[in-house]
Amino acid sequence: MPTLGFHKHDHASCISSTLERAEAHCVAHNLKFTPVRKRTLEILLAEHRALGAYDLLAMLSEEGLGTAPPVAYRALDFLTGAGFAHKIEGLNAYIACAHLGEDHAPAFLVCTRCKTVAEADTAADKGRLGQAAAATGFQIEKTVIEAMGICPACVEDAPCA
Amino acid sequence: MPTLGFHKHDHASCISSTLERAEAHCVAHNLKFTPVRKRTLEILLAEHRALGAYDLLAMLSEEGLGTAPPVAYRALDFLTGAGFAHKIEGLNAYIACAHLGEDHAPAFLVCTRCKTVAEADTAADKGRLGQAAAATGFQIEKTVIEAMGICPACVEDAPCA
DNA sequence: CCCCAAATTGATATGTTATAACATTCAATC
DNA sequence: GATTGAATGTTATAACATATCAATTTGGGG
Repeated sequence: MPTLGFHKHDHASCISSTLERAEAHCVAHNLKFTPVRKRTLEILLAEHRALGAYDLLAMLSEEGLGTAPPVAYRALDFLTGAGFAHKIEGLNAYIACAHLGEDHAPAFLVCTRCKTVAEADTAADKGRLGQAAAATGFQIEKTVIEAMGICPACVEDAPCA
Repeated sequence: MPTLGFHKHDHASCISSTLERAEAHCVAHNLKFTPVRKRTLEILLAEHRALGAYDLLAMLSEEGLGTAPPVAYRALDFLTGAGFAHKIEGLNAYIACAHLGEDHAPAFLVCTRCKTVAEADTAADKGRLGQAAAATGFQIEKTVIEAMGICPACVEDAPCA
């Protein structure tokens, strides 16, 4: 079951294999996977949690990849447009896609304490909203499905919460 | 079926009856339904679409109810806390609750063109995210379920979109 | 009635997130 | 090697949200 992300995994290989798939996708679709874009995705993959645009910008600027907000927002626009990353609306933050390449309607379990995010692939969720939409003639362009809460690790750290 | 909001209804009576229910809820729970809070809810009910905090603030300040951002945000905090309004995360905007009094996990169909919002009451959506959460020990505190798209009226106005 | 404590409001300032606008550079194509 | 479209650099500002502290109101006990 590949839907959740709150368990351990081989992180280094998950990063490199995702980057490879992203690279391949760009070649196939004639997209330019420039240094800033690639590095931004790498950072998101390495952090494995939601990062704010300005957090990212700080890291990018430490590496000499640009200092002004548009640098980060442009990279994030590209990544989200290509499906390599998602925005977590409930946090105003961004995360690498965990199902890169699969056309999907993502759903997230978001830990508000540590900002770890698990991405579930729930076509059925879209289906239910889709039913309601179809009943009224509403045309869905994008779905935002997020559960905010406390992840297992944080629950253990502070059970009293 | 009361789940959707893209059809006509008796708007004046929907406003007044909702306000009455809100009033009753405040009495029952010892909450203070002060002028700013009440007026803010009235405005949200009358507009019947998502409004930004600063849009609201502009209206409130025209009526002498305060000029600084905290005025609007405090009123919105109260209303969302009491369950009288919801935040649409995908728009950074706020809307009156369409199911006031019922304990519910709201889901929204949001028109990105006219900002009209239909609120569906979908316990089942929460159930699906809930399954995923239960499987990993994630404790859900709040769900964000939003479909962004084009409402029937806007589709007719500009079918070419 | 007065005082206290708690909640609300008023006001200023600031923090955070995001985009507009325009100049410049780069890379592919012809 | 000129054209052109995409990407980047840069400045400024728009849009969204909160911290802080003082002033006021409100309700309950002495």
